[in-house]
Amino acid sequence: MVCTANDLLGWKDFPKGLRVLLLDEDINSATEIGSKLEEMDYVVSRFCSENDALAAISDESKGFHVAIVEVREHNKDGRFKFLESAKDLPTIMTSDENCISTMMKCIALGAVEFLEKPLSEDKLKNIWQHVAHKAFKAGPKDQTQPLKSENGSDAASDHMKKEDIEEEFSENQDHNDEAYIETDKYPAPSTPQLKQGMRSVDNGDCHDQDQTNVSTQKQCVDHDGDPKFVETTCGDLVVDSATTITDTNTCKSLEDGIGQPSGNECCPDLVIDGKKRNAASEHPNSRPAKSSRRKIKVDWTSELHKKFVQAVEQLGVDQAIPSRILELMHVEGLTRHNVASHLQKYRLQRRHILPKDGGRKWPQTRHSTQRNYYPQKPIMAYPPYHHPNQVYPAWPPPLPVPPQMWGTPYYPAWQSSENWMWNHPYVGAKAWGCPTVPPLPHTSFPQQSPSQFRMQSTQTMEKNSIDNYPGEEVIDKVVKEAINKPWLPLPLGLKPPSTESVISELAKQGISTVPPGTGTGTGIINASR
DNA sequence: CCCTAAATAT
DNA sequence: AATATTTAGG
Repeated sequence: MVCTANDLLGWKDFPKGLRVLLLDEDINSATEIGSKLEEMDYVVSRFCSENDALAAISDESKGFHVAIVEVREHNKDGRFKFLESAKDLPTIMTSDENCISTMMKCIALGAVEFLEKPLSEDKLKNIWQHVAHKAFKAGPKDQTQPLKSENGSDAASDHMKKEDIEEEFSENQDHNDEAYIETDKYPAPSTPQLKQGMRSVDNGDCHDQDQTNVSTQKQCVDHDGDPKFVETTCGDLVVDSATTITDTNTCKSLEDGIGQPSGNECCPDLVIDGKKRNAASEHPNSRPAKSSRRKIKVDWTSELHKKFVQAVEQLGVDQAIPSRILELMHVEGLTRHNVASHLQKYRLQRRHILPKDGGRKWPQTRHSTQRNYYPQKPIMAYPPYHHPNQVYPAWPPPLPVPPQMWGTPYYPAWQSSENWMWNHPYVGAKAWGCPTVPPLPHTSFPQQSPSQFRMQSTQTMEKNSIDNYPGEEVIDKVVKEAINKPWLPLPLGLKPPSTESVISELAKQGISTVPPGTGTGTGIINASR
């Protein structure tokens, strides 16, 4: 749609309520961008597929003011088509590929701007300028409006809306802006659409408006009602049972400092999966929006959870605190609260799962800095229950599947199995509360590399029967060996400390530089924020 | 900040 | 019903 100068003049709180069409195949990026936009009170409609987007813009009722469209080598043709079809819609192209010719062509086809990803809030904040620009160019009169008329008639829907609006209204009062005196929170430029597109930020982008595309196809459960969930995003990808993690693109493999080969002997396959499941919107810095609404729910996918667990283990369960975990996770958008909350649940689970401290104590190993949130002394120990066919229940509680199913992903059916790499009997880290250590050595573990258990050959093993934990001497021995032969993998499932932790530790000790060649070639990872 | 527990929200 | 976020209190 095209705004006119008059529209803008009558638009209180402009650019709040600006309706943005977001077309991005990358679910992560779409989520991120969408969240940011929403934080600034823009109304976002997300699309993953061109066709959906095209259908949407042809539906006048949507009344988009501006579009943000991702373009990449493989989809550029479609995107060009989009540009041609959306002449009236100020369209901003974006990409993480830097192809000048593509950019050029986009501009030639009428794109108003080309922004390189990632799109910062600053970049996004000002997209309204294109709307204004167009409006002023269009002049004061509102000729342009081909305004939808098809459904503009229903007075019924009018009432419905009203309800919504009132709800919003009351909500607003709670949170902020007494400015919004009346229900016309976001007086949209042109009346007719007003009813249609008039969605509050809170109610999110989709809801009733996206009906056409998204919800129609996949009866995604509460789709229309839940635009906020991270993965609800696009109609194409999101397929209930399919999995939420449809890993569309791979653009972001950055920020994987953690993916270290470290202690991942248990799950080699997904070690590197750089997939960053970015979650919510939260942006600590610059938050113009008062975030009234409840925070967007973080979807703790296996990926995310894996990072979480890795971080926790890296820190050591006893030292794992939200802020540190957050740092190690390197997940943009995730907040300390998110982590804290997750941690809380995680601990709770562990508590349930390993409730038997059974009077067993670990006096000597207990460090003063340790906390005792954990019922069990972990590190060197083998799990009390190690039978491959019944280890600890996984956190996401097992589905009602037959016992033989153990080892298959126990995640809610809608999660694809590849996401939960609990396919290994000892995938401790992946399961809630499961120890990182594999069961006894003599139990066979096909996937396991022989070198992983060099300790097994030593006397350590004998001592470690089902519920025998290594004695102090053994521990000493292990530690000594680890120190003397740093090139060997750490025994008993231990992991080397993270680069960050080492560096920060060194820093604490006044050592700020590390001589080259000492590392494993990993290189320094960017510091936390 | 951190931790829990309990209340809410989705 | 399960899982996340908020809130409140220490």
